[in-house]
Amino acid sequence: MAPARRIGASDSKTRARLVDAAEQLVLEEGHASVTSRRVGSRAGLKHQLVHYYFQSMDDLFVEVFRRRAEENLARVERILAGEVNLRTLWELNADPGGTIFSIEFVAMARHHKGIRAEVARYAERYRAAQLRAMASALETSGVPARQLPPVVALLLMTGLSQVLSLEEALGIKAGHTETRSFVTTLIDGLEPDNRVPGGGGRQ
Amino acid sequence: MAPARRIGASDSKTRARLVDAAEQLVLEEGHASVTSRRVGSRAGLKHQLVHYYFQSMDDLFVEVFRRRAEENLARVERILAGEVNLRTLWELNADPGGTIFSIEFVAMARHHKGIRAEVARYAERYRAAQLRAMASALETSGVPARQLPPVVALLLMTGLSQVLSLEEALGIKAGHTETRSFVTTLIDGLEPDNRVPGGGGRQ
DNA sequence: GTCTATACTTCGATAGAC
DNA sequence: GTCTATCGAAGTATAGAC
Repeated sequence: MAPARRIGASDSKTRARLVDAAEQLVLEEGHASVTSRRVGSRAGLKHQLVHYYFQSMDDLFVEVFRRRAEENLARVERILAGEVNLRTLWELNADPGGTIFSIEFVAMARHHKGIRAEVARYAERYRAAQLRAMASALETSGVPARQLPPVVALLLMTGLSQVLSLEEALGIKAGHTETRSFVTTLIDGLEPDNRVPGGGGRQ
Repeated sequence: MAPARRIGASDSKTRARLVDAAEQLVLEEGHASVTSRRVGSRAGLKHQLVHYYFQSMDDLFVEVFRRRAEENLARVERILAGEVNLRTLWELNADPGGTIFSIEFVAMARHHKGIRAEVARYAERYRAAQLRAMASALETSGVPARQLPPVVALLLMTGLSQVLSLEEALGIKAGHTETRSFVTTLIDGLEPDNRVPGGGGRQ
């Protein structure tokens, strides 16, 4: 066994600052230009501290992903615990920061086993949470599962939402307005009112 | 004016080998690990030749993208010039290599102006080519544009196709079989036969 | 058109003092 | 926990001989 170098505690405040800095850099400049030196500099710390708190840059990236994934999952589950309808589901995927994050980490996932495992695990959990909501929303709207299985509806919605965000990030916008209003109209037809008439007290 | 360094002819065979090598590396290892040294080595050439044929690495990437984009556009237009139906359109987007290419260059496009312009231009042309085909296919199948505008159908199809390929590349497969067979069944319902009864001769 | 040689920068990571 | 110092590897790019 090699002596192994020292690694700082995972609840360190400095460590969290490094993760913050790395997250910002991934969003602003892309994962390819996130280096230990730039992370340190952005955090106002020496770059060697990155190596004190993380065995490797990969470990840092995993931490960046995991932290944000958990936060987002908590957010989604909190929202879906309340009113569950198609409108909410559609609006849920509109976060542009999420799109960029997804672009970066999916690209990384191809070549970093640790990242790939983390991304896959997150995607499955996110999908499962939405699936329950989608099944319930479709049932409420009177769309039978035989006509449109909830998984299919979810993948359609996810795909559409992603392609729109992604293209908008690149400045492509042909057909977007028409498509967004088509979806909105469709949902309005199925859910004439946002509120369940005599429904849940929440909020 | 600086004397500017010499740049090789764009019809050089050596140059093409470098572009080949770069393309392979992007596909296999991702754009972040494509360096002039690795490109040279993969092509069996000195790495300095990369700088002889390209002003910068960015220029090389632009060339890789452009070449493949033109090839694919030609392929798509050739296919869509023949039979135009929903089945063909759906199968068109099933190329997994295309998905990986898209992941890599979309990620690059965020930070390289040259790449972004190229990607946007390509996406618009690709969209336009498919849109004509989609409008025609929907009309043939008796789906009125007021019920489902061709652009919307195209974005739905593109989004679904991309999300499926992308997730499969990461090993996520929940709901995929069900979704694919749903699409196939839907198309079969609209297009009972692959061939147009007395239709066009073009193979 | 291809070669050798090289300048200059930046990277990840480690050792050891404080 | 943070510092200074440093290693070795790899990157882009250029100059100039052949």
